[in-house]
Amino acid sequence: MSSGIIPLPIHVEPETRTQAGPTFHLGDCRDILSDYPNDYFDLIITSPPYADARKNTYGGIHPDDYVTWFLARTAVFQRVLKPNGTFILNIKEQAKNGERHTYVLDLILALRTQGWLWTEEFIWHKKNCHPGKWPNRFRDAWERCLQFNLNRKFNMYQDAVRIPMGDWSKERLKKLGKNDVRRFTSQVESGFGKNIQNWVGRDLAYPSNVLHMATECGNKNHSATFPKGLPKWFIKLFTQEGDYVLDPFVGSGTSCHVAHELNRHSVGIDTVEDYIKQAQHVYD
Amino acid sequence: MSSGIIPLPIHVEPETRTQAGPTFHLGDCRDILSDYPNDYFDLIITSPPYADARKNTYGGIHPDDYVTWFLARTAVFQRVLKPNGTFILNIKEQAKNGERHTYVLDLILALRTQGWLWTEEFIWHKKNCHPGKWPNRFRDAWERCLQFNLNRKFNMYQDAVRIPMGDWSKERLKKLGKNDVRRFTSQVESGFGKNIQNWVGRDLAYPSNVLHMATECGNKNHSATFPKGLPKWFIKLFTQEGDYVLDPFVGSGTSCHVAHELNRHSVGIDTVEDYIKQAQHVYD
DNA sequence: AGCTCTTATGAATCATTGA
DNA sequence: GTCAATGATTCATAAGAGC
Repeated sequence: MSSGIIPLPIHVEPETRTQAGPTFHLGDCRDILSDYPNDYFDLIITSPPYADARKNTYGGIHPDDYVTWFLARTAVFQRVLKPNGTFILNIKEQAKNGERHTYVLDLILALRTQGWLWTEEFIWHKKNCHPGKWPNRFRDAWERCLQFNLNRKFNMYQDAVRIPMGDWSKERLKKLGKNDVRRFTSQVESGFGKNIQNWVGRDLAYPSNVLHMATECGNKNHSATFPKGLPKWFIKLFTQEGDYVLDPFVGSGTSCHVAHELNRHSVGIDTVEDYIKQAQHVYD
Repeated sequence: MSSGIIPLPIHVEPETRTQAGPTFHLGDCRDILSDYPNDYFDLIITSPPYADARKNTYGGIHPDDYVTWFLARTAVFQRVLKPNGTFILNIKEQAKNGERHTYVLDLILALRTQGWLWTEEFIWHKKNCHPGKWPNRFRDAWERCLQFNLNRKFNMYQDAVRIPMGDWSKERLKKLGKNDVRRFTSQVESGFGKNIQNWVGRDLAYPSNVLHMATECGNKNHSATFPKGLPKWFIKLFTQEGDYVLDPFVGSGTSCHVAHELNRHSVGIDTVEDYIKQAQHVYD
């Protein structure tokens, strides 16, 4: 797992670190992370505020300024991420004036210039996407989950996300009710079944780079959460128990909550006080 | 449908045009299309040769040269595509040396500079993608289907691609749930009311921008075939009967065969004689 | 156990208005 | 005229409850 003693962040009290829950910080991740040592995190996973022309809103960074704004933060991520760690970025460009924005494409290219390797692009297929109907466009049912690394060798625990498949599972399905079969099937397709543990050890297959997940936002106060299953999958794939996970735009805290459930240490940062209070409140 | 008389391409014999089948040309689409008039096609759909560092193979264009190579052709596409037409580009960057290539991102940006609007990015989810296992990567189960347009107003026939609704909806329409009624009646408050008028008598649903289609290994001679369902979907969505479809990198001819089945005129071009012979052979 | 019914819920998009 | 803010308009699915 971890190799040697990991120094504690300077400003974090020891009793905070020995608490059961994640560590939450209020502030800009650039500033907060300056107190963290090099090579500290095994995984950085985040769904940052998307570019938005509207001012005075959370995430109101103009598309034209977005790359510059973002790279100032990813420069710090490079320092605190372990050499064998992974950075997962969940993002999707909106349509504006009939066209898709290009700032995400610009961002990928800029991150490579900054030194990141663009290892993979996972697709999150949102099975229950936002309603709507337009003459020139169907509903947007997917988002990008971009994987970046610092080295070509990185930690990946593929066995942790295997899914049941094959003849054996068919036998098993015979014993289940019709409703259960339908739900199980969707679990198999998605790779995010709740009760995957029950099938561990028998005829497991590896998933692909398309993730089928319904959106389920447990928290109505924060509009921008991803469903628990999404960070869960990546945390299992790229970390082991006892590892360190960072979400620098943690919002309502989903990724840290999940990391905690999976026995990973985690740090969540956000500039909005309400989110941090609310995320922390679970552990008070 | 078509408005007025469409001039015939100069070098195409009249009997060719009155034949039942598509028109196939051997050669570089830049050259072949020079004989076609402006504003001729309603849809250009193609799966071009992907960038490949290997020389002397079909599609062996080096990634560094790909954008320049491609833009020389899309400049011609702009001329022969109708103002209200659509250009669908099926493409996916490979992984090389542990990273995804970026030439597709570069291409999207370059096409916008050339004057195309990047209207949408559809995801083709390949349900049965190639098996395989790598230590740092899962199976690649998706490809991009990039939609480009010349104008913000373009032809789109959404009803042509509606799909059957799930079973759950049939009974539901008989007796709408309490929640449906409540949200409908309080549309202004909730912002998510259902327009019940749109539901009554409907058993078809509109798709999203994620397409689920299995790959077919119909033709082993051509490596870059897409399954029939993919061009079929886009041809139905963006053209009507009697319209004109172009595939400038037609390969084994799939998109033209499908266009023909759907009573659209079609033109297929390829630089490889074997492909053209084979595509044409069906109609001899 | 299996079926039906009910409820919950989502980072949207575009036309219009106003600065 | 361009740009930014506001408002109106949109489905489809998963999962739970109840019989």
